[in-house]
Amino acid sequence: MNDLLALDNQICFSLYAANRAITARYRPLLAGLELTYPQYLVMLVLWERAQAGQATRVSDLGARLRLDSGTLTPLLKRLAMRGLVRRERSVEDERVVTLSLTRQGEELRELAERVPHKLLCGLNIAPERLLALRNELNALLSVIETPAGKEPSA
Amino acid sequence: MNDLLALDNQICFSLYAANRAITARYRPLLAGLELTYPQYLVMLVLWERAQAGQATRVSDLGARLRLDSGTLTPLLKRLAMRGLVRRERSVEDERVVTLSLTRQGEELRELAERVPHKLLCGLNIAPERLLALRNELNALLSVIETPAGKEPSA
DNA sequence: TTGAAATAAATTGTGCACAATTTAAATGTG
DNA sequence: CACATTTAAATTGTGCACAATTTATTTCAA
Repeated sequence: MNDLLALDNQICFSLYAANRAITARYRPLLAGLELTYPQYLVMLVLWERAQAGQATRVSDLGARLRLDSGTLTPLLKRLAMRGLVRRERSVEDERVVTLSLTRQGEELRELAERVPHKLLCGLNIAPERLLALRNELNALLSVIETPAGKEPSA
Repeated sequence: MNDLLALDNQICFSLYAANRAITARYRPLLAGLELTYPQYLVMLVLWERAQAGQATRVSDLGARLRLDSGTLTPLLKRLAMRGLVRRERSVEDERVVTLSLTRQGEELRELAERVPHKLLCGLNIAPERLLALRNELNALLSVIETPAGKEPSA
């Protein structure tokens, strides 16, 4: 029987295992920055937006990373406690919390710059292949996130 | 600058986001079985091995799913509490815990059989494309898990 | 055979994810 | 204005992941 239920036939398991394996590869590199992997992703967004001169609210982070305040609030508190990030209630709208980088948070970027290269070096896989995989994953992601019934805008 | 640090350029983020998005798609389907996604993966292995007449130890599960006892022990206790799984100390080697399915655990398989098909239907993506993606992910996984310096056996 | 080393699970502690609820502020409507 | 609705973040509670340690058992060697 062409067993749909077999572990090996489930795309889900490949994704699950590959994601954890990649994360495990990042871990020792990020240990040097004293960042967890999700913290690293948050910092990436903050660095990117700061460079573009954009202010960042908790909900902006959430939209970019697909995470809610239940995940982000405690994570951001930890980053703030470490002195990397400032969390301030917006003056125009008291519901909003605005995030900004401290000097220390900005400076950490320089260390972080070396992480992607180090990761690639340790991976022994053709970069084009990774790029292709990334594109496929992004395509899958956009299909998943498109509400059912929606055709791709022609 | 060809910014290696940009979120969009990080394979890691695509994997992270795609994995969570797929998991989120499984969640409502698995809710009918009252299983979480990792519990579902554990049951897949147990069903598979039971069918092959193989006994399963906690460490077998761990090797297959790349999870350690810190994750598996509490998860298995929950499955046992629900009456799906039996956990028994092996008689030959008291260090080992052997897992087996209860009648109820075996029966749950029938409900689970429908999950993969339902998932695919809701996904609106060509199955061949998913297959190709799965193969790429498995290749990536095996590269990551191959200790550095090892050439693929020629 | 006794004690050291190895092995299998369990335990402890931290940090995500995510559902569900709560709190507080802003917006919209009669 | 008053009050229902919406919105943004925080809070609460559950269940993974995973590092580090512990406990119990087995194996191996002197």
